[in-house]
Amino acid sequence: MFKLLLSIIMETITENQKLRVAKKLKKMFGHMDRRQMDHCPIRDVMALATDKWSILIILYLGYYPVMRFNYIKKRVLGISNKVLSERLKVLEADGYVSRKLYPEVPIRVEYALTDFGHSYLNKLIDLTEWVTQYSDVIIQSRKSIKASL
Amino acid sequence: MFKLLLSIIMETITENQKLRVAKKLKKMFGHMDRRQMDHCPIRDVMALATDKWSILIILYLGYYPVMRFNYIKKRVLGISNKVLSERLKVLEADGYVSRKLYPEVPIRVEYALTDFGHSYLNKLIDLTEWVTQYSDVIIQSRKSIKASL
DNA sequence: CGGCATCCGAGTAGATACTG
DNA sequence: CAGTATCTACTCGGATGCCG
Repeated sequence: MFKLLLSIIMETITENQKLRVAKKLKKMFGHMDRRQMDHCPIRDVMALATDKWSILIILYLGYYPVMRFNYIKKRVLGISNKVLSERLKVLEADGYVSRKLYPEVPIRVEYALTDFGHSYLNKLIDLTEWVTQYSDVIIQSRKSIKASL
Repeated sequence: MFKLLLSIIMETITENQKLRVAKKLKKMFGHMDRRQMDHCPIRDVMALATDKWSILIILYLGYYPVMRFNYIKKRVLGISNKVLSERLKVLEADGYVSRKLYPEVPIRVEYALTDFGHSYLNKLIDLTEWVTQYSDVIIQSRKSIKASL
């Protein structure tokens, strides 16, 4: 019944939109043969930047133009040193963030989004806007189903 | 140096765009207080539908309007029974896919995207288009950095 | 301050076998 | 056919301690 609610609340997806999507998918799937799917580049790239920590890190870096290690750690609640440094390394390797080291004493390191990172941030914000719009309904729906099990 | 390449190849992000993003972020962060971040709804919802299997499942369900269990399993290479049924259950619970059971012998179950799922698929396709556009460069960049370690 | 090395525990994925 | 059950293996996250 919550699914009913969902479809009522949300703007209706027109058949036209579905067709447009189908067309794009066809193009995508056409270019992807079966063997490629194994090491699917989409998934490969997505997986590195959509995990729960990276999303928050990138959003924060969009909000605060430059951040230092412990500053990020303070903002991103619950992240450990290890995971943070690991994530930052991956994000740097993939070109999302830049890392600038100032060899002072004590040492200072500043992280910032690259232009590429900003481009990604754009997409990410689209998604988060969509999510925040529906997250309440999703969570409600989730609970009601769990309760009925 | 690959980062240089990145910024040359990609369309440049204008300062205006950055400002627009900053504005949106400000709004977002304004609405999120610190305690909320703990069980951040954005992350919470995203995490369930952006993992490596769910993305493929949803893309395939967008391509083939209805699919049966073993059909999905054949398409989504490498997924196990357990993980597939688990993912489908989660996706159903969150309202992305519908599950229709036909009590025939042998039993038949058909999965399809809900309207909500299609709405998400839209966003997902935006992202995958962006990713495919840059994935080659990202992977190159990744390798060159790894090689230099 | 920034972050790497190490260890440990928990959760998760995968393979296989089995059932309504 | 559409899953569940069970077991194992392995990865991943968290805590701690150390170093430049």
